[in-house]
Amino acid sequence: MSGPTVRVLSLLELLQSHGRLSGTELAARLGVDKRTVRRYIQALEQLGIPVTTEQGCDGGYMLVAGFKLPPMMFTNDETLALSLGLLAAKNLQLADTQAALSSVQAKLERVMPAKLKSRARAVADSIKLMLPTAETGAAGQQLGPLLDAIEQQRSVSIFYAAYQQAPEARQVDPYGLLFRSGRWYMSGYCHLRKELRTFRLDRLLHIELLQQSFNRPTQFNSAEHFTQSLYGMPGNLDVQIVLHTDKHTAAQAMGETASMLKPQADGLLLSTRTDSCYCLAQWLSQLPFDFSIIAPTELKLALQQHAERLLQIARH
Amino acid sequence: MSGPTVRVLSLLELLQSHGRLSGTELAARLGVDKRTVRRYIQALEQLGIPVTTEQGCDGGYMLVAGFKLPPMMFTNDETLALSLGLLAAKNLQLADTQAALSSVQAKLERVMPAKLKSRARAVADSIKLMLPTAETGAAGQQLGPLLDAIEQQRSVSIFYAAYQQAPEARQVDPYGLLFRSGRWYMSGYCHLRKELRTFRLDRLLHIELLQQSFNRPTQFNSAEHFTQSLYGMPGNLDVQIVLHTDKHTAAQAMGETASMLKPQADGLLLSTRTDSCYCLAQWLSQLPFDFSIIAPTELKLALQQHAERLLQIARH
DNA sequence: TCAATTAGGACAAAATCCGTCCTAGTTATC
DNA sequence: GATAACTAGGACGGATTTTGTCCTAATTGA
Repeated sequence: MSGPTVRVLSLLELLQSHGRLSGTELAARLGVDKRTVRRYIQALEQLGIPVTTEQGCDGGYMLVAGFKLPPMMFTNDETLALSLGLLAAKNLQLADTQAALSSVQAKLERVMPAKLKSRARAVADSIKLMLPTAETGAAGQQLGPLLDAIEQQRSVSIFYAAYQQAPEARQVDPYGLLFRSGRWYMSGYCHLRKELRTFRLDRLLHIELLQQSFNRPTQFNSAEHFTQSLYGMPGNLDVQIVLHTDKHTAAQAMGETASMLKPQADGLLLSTRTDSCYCLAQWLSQLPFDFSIIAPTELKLALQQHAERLLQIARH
Repeated sequence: MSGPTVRVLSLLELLQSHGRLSGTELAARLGVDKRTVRRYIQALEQLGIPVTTEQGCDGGYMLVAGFKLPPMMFTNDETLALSLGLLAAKNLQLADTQAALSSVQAKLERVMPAKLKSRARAVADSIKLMLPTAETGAAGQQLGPLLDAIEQQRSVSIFYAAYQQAPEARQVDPYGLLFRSGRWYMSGYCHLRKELRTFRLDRLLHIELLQQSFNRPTQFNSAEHFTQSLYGMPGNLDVQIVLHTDKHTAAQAMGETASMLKPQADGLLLSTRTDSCYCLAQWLSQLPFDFSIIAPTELKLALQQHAERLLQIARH
């Protein structure tokens, strides 16, 4: 009758029966060190059991009084929306562990009335979403720490391996995260380059939270963030293309990136950067409208090659 | 989420939320070996927690009813997953009303401790998902009724306007719903055509739940559903293309539709239907691998035209 | 009989747990 | 203000536990 599991559960029982106990007291009762009590409390928190702590002279630990998920009444629409959201997250593989999603679903279903529960089940069982899936990899792991940094407005030190380059240490003030066609990006102020930059999370070898905090520009939100993200994408070649179409069509074809398009006399100017002209050419080739490549010449060549390849296939 | 202590209690929670689970299932969910699950079960029994086990072919573990853990909250990971899900739903415009999503979020935040609440906020504020958005329109409205029909296994009577054709009344047994590149589809058994068919929800003019019920084929799930959905897409022209690549690359480029690709000597055979060769040609032109068009000839022409247009642009 | 499940022994490698020693915050009281 | 009593949590190393793998046995339904 020993082992940490037993003692953690005992701690839970102690907190349940006595309303409130100090760390020293708990340590004595469990026969372990105070330090270990703190570790047990952490374990309970990790399990999702809400323990409140009071600091200071007369501090101590207690279970959140009478807390429970009230038989939450979701409406039909809300259940649908919620279930669709979870389904989407699962399909996109947004969270690093599918386990977390299943467990959220189970917990929510537990507090739903039977009627809604069956509806939630119906959504999960009969709806299929075809979405671009995230690449599996380490990127998801880093979401948590980065989110912490953003939340607390603290700088991070990262090791970043840019395209075909050796990893380099940088200090970055993380402003926001972006998910785009299967990949996660972080955008923020790069202390090395002294400007707003965007980093691919899967090229991020190491993250470390620094003590140093920063102030996020107040007007840094969605639109701005967004445009800058694409401008600031690591890439070697500056690209300029004029799209001969209207904003609406362009936005639809490109996935709502219309904010970075500058209207011109003969269309919309798209300025960006790229690493690979060939990839970009492939992407351009599926646009349902005309466009003109202003720069670079390499892109024209890449597009020409691609088109010639397509011609061969068509004539085969 | 690490350490045996936490995992043993997680097992407890799993048993509490799902009524009954097999050892294999538990092992998978906890990310440990089956043997270890047995050890955990033993640990729980030693703790005085009554776990009933059923041996034999369809055996499994259950928690004796009445055992209650203190109210659970979401863990950090779960909050992240949940928030990402809601964000994804919002971005995809999956639900017809954004109002439902906001209200779900508000309700959930209300029962979260401050720590988790701020994390949920951070997700909502600082993360941006770039996803293909659903076309706004009536399609979302019909999701609810159709889901009801699927849940209750009742046939529906629909008015469907196929591509460039007059609306026609059909009776359909709805099996499942599919969301793909911005559009909703319903697949099910069409009483008119006497086969599995897929319908675009935005071409659905009217839905009426019928009293008549049906039995969904038992093995109708994901994969099958899926393949059939694409085969059965309304379209006039049969298309056959051989993709010269491996399954993995194909799946990535096409968005996990690999299940409908048949391996052949020189690649993967893609059979489908289309209404518009030109659209298909545009889509084909961005594939990062070679392919051969077997049929129809119109598609070859369309691809040729498209390639010539691209050449002009490249030489400009 | 077969397939799928639970039950549990043995063992070596791997991971953990835990006390000890720190320093840093927080808060009520003197 | 200073102080005392508390929580918060990093680092470390040795003792301990845990865990995967490989076994064999029992149970049960088809």
